[in-house]
Amino acid sequence: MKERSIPKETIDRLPLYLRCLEKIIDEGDVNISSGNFSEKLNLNSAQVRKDLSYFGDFGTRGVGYKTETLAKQIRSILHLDKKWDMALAGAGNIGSALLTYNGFDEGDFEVKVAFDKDPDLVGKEINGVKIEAADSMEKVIRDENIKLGIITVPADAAQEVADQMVEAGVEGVLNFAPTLLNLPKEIQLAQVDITKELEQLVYYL
Amino acid sequence: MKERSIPKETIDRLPLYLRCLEKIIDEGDVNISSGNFSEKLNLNSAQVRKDLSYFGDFGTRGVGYKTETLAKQIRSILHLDKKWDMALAGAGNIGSALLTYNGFDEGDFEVKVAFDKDPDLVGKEINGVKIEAADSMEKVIRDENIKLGIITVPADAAQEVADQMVEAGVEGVLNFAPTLLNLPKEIQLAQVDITKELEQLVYYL
DNA sequence: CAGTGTGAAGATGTTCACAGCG
DNA sequence: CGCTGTGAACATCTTCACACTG
Repeated sequence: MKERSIPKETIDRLPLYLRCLEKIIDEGDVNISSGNFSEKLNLNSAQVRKDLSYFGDFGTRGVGYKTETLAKQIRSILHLDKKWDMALAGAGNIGSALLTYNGFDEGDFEVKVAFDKDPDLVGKEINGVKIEAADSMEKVIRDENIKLGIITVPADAAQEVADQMVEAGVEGVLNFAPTLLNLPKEIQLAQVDITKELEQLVYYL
Repeated sequence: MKERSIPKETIDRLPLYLRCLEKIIDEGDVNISSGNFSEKLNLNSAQVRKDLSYFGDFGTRGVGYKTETLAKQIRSILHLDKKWDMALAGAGNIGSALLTYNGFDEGDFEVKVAFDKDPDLVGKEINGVKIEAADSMEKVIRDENIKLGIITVPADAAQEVADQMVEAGVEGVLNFAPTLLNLPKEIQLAQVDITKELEQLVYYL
């Protein structure tokens, strides 16, 4: 059943390794050791080695990892060797902030089209992304063959929107609405829950 | 050292229990069982019971948990029985989206003041929150006795802003910048990392 | 007798410690 | 000699299973 029993946590850390590597590469370093990584990311160096070794023997004993090569490997593992088109539902506060957010412009992810049910928003453009009518969503997603959906609608609409996205062929959903979505298990779900983060945070204060 | 060795994961789930409870209360139910919770939240019922039992014996055998009472208990455990004022640094895309976001208006959290170093933004108001000059941040946070900071500045400025916040007396930081912040260990940190979420998500596709 | 609370077993993740290679 | 890769020990979290009680 499992791909190869790679801990979820390892996958969690890969993006951090990648980000760290990209910085290091910018600084011109050719090699990086697990100890080096572990300092920058506040984790155990054995963890770094184990994480990386799940995917192959990338390192050279006595030396470390070649930064360029490792970055390429991690990008490939994470499926970042292609550009991902996304559809965004809900062009309200957070939705339009994401449309304006240029962190995506680095190339891996791009919001191709946005949807809203507010007629005043439909037809407008934000940061070059057209806002279309909510009821055209399924068709557009299908026609454009979009596989990633972002949900930034109010909580009470989130499940319905998610269902429509899945129906239209979306395989992964990033949900900002504070609701637990019920999706077919083959659909991947990531949740960003700001209130939850705050509530956890203050527990520890 | 540990408070009482309550799993982080348990704390992670408390906000979900709470949200679920509030829905149930709205629907008029007086009791809820662990099995009931487990269906709604997709987790094991023993987990629910164990999580709740870390904090006391809240349930009644044969019946379940009293919704109102349990909600109150959880709010108290999470320290949500007071209002938390927050300071927000960086009134750009995400920052202003958070200012406009009315999920906070439920009462537990409120952005009291925002800061930006762009002179064009300073002096403006977004959703009733004044934007002040970045260099007044330390003083204002200290004067207003604010204990929670939100960082929505670009990644390369995040560490500096975080340091200033800590210097000014902030005890918890919610960071939206895609950087690993280095903070004194007594300062609580929560991270919202949208790109990381997406990168993880597509790994599984 | 339905549903809690909880030891004990099981599963998952992390760290240690060291053999082995460049 | 330095650093990787990895079995084994350890730590943490989840699930099972059942005694117990309102």
